[in-house]
Amino acid sequence: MEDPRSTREQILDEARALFANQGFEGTSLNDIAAAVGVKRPSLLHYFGSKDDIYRQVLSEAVLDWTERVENARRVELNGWALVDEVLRASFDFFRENPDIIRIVRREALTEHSPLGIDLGTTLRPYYNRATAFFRREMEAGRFKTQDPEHLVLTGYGALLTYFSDHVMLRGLLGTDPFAEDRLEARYDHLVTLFREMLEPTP
Amino acid sequence: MEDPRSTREQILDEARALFANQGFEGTSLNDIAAAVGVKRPSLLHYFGSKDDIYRQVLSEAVLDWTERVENARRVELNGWALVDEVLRASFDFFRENPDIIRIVRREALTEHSPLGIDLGTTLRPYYNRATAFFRREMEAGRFKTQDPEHLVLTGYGALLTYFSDHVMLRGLLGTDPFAEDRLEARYDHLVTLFREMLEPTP
DNA sequence: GTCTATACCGCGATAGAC
DNA sequence: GTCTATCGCGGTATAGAC
Repeated sequence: MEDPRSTREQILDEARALFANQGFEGTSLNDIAAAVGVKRPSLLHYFGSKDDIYRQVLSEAVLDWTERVENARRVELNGWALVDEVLRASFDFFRENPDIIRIVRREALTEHSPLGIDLGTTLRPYYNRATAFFRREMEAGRFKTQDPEHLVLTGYGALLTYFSDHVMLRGLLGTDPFAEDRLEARYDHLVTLFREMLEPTP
Repeated sequence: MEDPRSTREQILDEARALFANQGFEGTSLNDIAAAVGVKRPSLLHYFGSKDDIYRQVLSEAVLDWTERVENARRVELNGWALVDEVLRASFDFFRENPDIIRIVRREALTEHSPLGIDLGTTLRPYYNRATAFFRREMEAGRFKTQDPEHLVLTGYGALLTYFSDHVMLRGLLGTDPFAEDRLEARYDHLVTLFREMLEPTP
């Protein structure tokens, strides 16, 4: 009957789910406390404030994601294999962490995040490395020439949107977009997308 | 010195901008009133409640968008021309109404919108018509065979994301993603995307 | 480590003067 | 049509008992 997670972990877990679905302003400490099953003031024993909880959730999320991508990149692979590896790693991370995706998306929408996390600047090194990779492969003739920056942005949008907008997608498709076969079809499509954009036609 | 817009219009305009940037919960009537230059109770002379203002903004937005797409579709065109026309119409509408895009995106993220607008169900007829169109063209051999549903979703994500996430993109790119030449490059890329996915290779 | 009690503020909304 | 004044609610945060 006991939850093996510490209270602190439970708070972060429930807060993550609520922030994802209702946003920061739409989530009250009461909501989080009720989800955990404790009284509201107890939350503030573990964290200094609501902002504090949010920052913790977000930085943890960004850390998990970058770590995953770094691991995928460590493997020394040629052009196609690297694309496959990073795409697979990202896709798997997204499907395992749908809440994080929606939190990040909300951050991307807001002009001046009251919490002072500049997502664009944080992700910029990864973006630059990705575009540099595609540019290099294109110049070497292993990939067809496309605009590498827009290619990365399109991949980002095509991947992120499927997971972030799944609430709307369920209404749009009439079925659960996170069903196993649906997810596989989505992944196959993304692979096809990059193949069609990049595979040289002899 | 006089603003030609009626107070009512001004309220809707300012509310739209604020809802886009801060979300519904993140925007107070005080914020809107200050932006318009009136006192808070004056807002409620024109609208019954904050919910009322939001609903007005959103339904107006959806109406504008569907009207634009319908106009583009009215032209009787063959496969490629229709794709070009709808893509162009959507792109132009998005660039002219970046606030609406972010409001819609926020709706797509939220499980139970407190305002009872089910975006997925609303857009479903358009989605079905789009996938049916691609399927027909593919079966007729005018387009290469792809998964028509995922193709539409990818187009939706690639198009919407560039406009909805422009705050983050500015940080990511280091320049203004809405600069004229940037927008043109984005549009060209989207055309290329559909060409590469659909153009039959003889 | 978790609770009760409480302080304090900003919010949406209403009533009524002008 | 716009204002001032005010209400009541729910929010975050703090202090202190157990």
